[in-house]
Amino acid sequence: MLLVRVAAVSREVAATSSRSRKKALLAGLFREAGPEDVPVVIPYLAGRLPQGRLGIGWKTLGAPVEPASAPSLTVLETDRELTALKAVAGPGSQAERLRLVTSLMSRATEEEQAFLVALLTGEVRQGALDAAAADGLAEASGAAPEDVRRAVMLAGGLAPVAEALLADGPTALERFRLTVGSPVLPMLAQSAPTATDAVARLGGAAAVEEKLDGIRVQVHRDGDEVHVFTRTLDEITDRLPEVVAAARELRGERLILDGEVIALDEHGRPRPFQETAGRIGSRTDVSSAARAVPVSPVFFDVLHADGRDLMDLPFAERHAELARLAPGPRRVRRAVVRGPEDAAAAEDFLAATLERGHEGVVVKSLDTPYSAGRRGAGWLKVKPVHTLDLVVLAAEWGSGRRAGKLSNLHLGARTADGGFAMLGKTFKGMTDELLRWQTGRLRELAVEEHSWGVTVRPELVVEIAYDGLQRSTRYPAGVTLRFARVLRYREDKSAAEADTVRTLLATHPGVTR
DNA sequence: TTCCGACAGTGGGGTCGCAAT
DNA sequence: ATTGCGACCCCACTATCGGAA
Repeated sequence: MLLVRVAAVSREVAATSSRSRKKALLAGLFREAGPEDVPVVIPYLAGRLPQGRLGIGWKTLGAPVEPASAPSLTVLETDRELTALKAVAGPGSQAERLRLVTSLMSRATEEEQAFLVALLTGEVRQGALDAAAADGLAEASGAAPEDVRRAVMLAGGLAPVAEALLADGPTALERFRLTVGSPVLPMLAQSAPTATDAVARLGGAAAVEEKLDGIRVQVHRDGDEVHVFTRTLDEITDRLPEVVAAARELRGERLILDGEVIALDEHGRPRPFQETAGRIGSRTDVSSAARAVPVSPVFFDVLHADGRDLMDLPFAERHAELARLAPGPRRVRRAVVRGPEDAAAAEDFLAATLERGHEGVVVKSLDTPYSAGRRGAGWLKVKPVHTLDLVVLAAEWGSGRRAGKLSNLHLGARTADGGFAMLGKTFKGMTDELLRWQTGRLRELAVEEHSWGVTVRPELVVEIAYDGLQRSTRYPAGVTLRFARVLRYREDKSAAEADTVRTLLATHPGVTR
């Protein structure tokens, strides 16, 4: 199959807003692909590379390359070139990689180049990724969409499922089972504003569990063999000897557990997220990193135990099994409430959890199965929200559907000398209407135009929600906001009434030390 | 007919490893 | 030794389609 077919279908998928049409287009190309093309075409149309990330971004791609006048590249040739590119490492590798990517681009037409750039940078924005590709695959193969999705979730990706389906038809899906050692996509949580709201939404009995601010892990144990995977199913076993040791202590030989890894201080209080993340990111000298920042696994779910698959059981039953397998300190703290009438108990538990220094709680229905790969309505996270009134210092032009709109705001707090210190940026929380309005308003306030956006007179006050303060080497106050988002503009306030760096630091003692 | 679940898009900061400077 | 880039951790929020109610 020629690459131009894939590029053309991607363009057509992007051009329609109808999901059923996107699905039909993807299915059409899957039918067209030969068995040897499938392992490449499937990930390409889901916006992924079969090789994973190649270490190539916008900067490496560099200057435009003169495109070929006629399409000739096949999907398989492209895949071979990219495999070769991935293998290049060591001194001089940057130049060699640029040479290889330039050579590939020179063989691609304009349309193919655009698709390749999107693929390499991970920005195939066609309004259809994994879920749409799975549905398209189901349509092309005659399998039930829910069966395909389940197989994809169990296989941890689309490619093996596509190959099996096209080789052996829908009955091949039965081969995809939960397997110790093979990661499955983790279940994710939705958000709720308060514990009371969360308990009310679930309606019935619920577990209120502490939410630890660390790294999500899925731990597989088969006897002495242990594997640890991240939320995106990358294997990080080698970086986490403490987790391997802890898994071997559990009271079960063949297990799949879901949990969080977090660095705790000598009093058992959580260390800042940045320290946990830095520790788990350290790959080159794990033993000294582990001495400096030891981490602990804390589990909250179990998917498999000694030959029994538990994912489809109600959470109450899975947790009973977890309690049998893991001792108290290896499990998240929790409280069980009977229902909405017990909301006060849920709020009390949240308050106590925050008092212990943790991030918040996850309120979980006791009835729901483990919805792997889904953001299930059975898990609701609740975290306290802080707010500030900050001043817009500048704004950046948006991209994609925000092209032509001033989108990303630079946010400042007042300083003692009467100026402003930038605390970070945000593009979140804006409706289309608000984007329109702020684009006009900020252009009125503009004092300088740049290629990236505008700097403005510091007059506009915006109310910002954020999750907390963290240390920063990038911003002048030495701190930045975590997960800042816009709540509303405060046209009733002048910049002189905005919050100050001083009061911000006082609100979060211990961040700067 | 209206409602709502699920997805995709739009980017944020930090930290690490690696190659280039 | 320092710098720049890319990968990958954490993530919030809105718009939209299409099936459910």
